[in-house]
Amino acid sequence: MAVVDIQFTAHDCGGCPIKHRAVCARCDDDELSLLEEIKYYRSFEAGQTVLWSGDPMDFVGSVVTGVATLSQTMEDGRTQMVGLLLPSDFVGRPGRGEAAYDVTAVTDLTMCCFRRKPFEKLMERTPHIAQRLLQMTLDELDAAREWMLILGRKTAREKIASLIFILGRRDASLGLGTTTVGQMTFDLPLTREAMADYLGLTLETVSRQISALKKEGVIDLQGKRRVHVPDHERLLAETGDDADGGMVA
Amino acid sequence: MAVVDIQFTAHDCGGCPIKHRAVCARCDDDELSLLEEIKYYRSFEAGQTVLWSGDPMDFVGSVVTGVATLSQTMEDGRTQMVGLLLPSDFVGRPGRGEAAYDVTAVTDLTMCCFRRKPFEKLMERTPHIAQRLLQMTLDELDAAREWMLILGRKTAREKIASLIFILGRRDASLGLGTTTVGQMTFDLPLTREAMADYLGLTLETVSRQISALKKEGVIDLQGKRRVHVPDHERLLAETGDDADGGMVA
DNA sequence: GCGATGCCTTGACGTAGATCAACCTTGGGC
DNA sequence: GCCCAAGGTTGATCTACGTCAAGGCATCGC
Repeated sequence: MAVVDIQFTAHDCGGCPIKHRAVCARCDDDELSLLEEIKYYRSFEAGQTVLWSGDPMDFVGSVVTGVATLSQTMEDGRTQMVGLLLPSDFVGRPGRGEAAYDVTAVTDLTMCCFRRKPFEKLMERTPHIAQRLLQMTLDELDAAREWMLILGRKTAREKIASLIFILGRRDASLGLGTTTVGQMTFDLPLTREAMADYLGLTLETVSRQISALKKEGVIDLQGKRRVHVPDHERLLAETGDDADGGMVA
Repeated sequence: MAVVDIQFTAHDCGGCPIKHRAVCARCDDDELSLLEEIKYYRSFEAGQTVLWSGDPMDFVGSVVTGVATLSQTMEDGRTQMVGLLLPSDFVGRPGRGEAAYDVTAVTDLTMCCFRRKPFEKLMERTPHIAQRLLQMTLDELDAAREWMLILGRKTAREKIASLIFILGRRDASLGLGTTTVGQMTFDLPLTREAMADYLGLTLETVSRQISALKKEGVIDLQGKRRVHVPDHERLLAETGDDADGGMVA
């Protein structure tokens, strides 16, 4: 089956319960079968730590289902999330033998892993893999830079609005949640504490700001996790970003 | 002359005043001569804006001499620096036709540029370019994540110490400045305001914290720009990071 | 030499968000 | 149905940093 580009995304197409597609129209079959050969799946429960920073890491891979985070912790316990991994996001770095960040499953998680050494070899011989990874890494870098603006210059309220906006945007682009013109409903995959670690705030401040946005009708909550945004524009206005194109990708 | 890997670094080797090496032992001469063909230099004075966010961008390139910054500005004028470009750093994104950030020369600046379209074509045919760019982008992503910890969780004092540490480390790795065991001396390439934009602080806070570190003997200043760090370990202790390997690459 | 200009420093004061602490909600196990 | 634990909310207070304002100190053109 010929596919135009290499995909690191989840597909359910029989065989193994969740099939991970890694095929490329321009690479020959040997490459593909090798990729299949070094592939395996790992599952984690919500709350489990996948890897501690400094652990040896003999695989790279990507998230198939669930949500994971990358975070850094200082000696005194202050922690900052530095990556939020949703389905199709890549984990690990070719050429790096140990984890640079703590990787944690925040929901039940399935990952598709490739043994690192053979993957690196394959990457040398199959240019499209490196090209695809380059695009993905550049996207992550853009996201990191948007995140830096949030961390460095936004108020607590703007931070919360931005986070909700970003999570909604990602869910929408993955076809999750409900989206109608100007509205959306979806689940927050993070606890208040995880949101605080994302935004460089305390969990109390997160809670207060969410309450405030709720009281003012910017968002609506069903339970603690499910969010309804009645007016997309209104939320965007609260993020501090300008309407068009202010936020990347 | 055969070189093992593609380099995006500055070399003065005759021909053009500052020669930009883009050679690869494993690629044939045609590729190389094409890379030479689409190459040109641009110079900017300190303070000049290279590109505004949203400007069309028909080149990619790298810094040859000087320092430039990437930054994002909100409607009300708050700005956050999201990239600090020193010699050999890459600018631009293959496949992106407009600048996503403001690019500013903070010192006199020379850049080596390649016309974007032909560069992209060349990249498709010359795998080592994508592989090299991938490594560089991954390094930038690591730096961005270190930066996120600084922005989100560190105190003003720790931020300043971290910045001085990072700048010293980079200067040392480029062979600039003076380094003896446990000591170093180098020039801050940034104004107080630029440091504030880097760290998500105000320039007054930057100034106060620098004064405090000076008063306490952690650093020493000759003029406003030249820094002497008498005890590397002492400075590192002030950054809040743990001694070994806490900070990436 | 002498303003003028662009950084930088320092001080006084205000405030957003952290901290400390109590309490509430929800869901699971029995 | 009841208890318990984990996560979430809300209030009172504290403080690090921002804001506003007044100089200081080099460098430049004249």
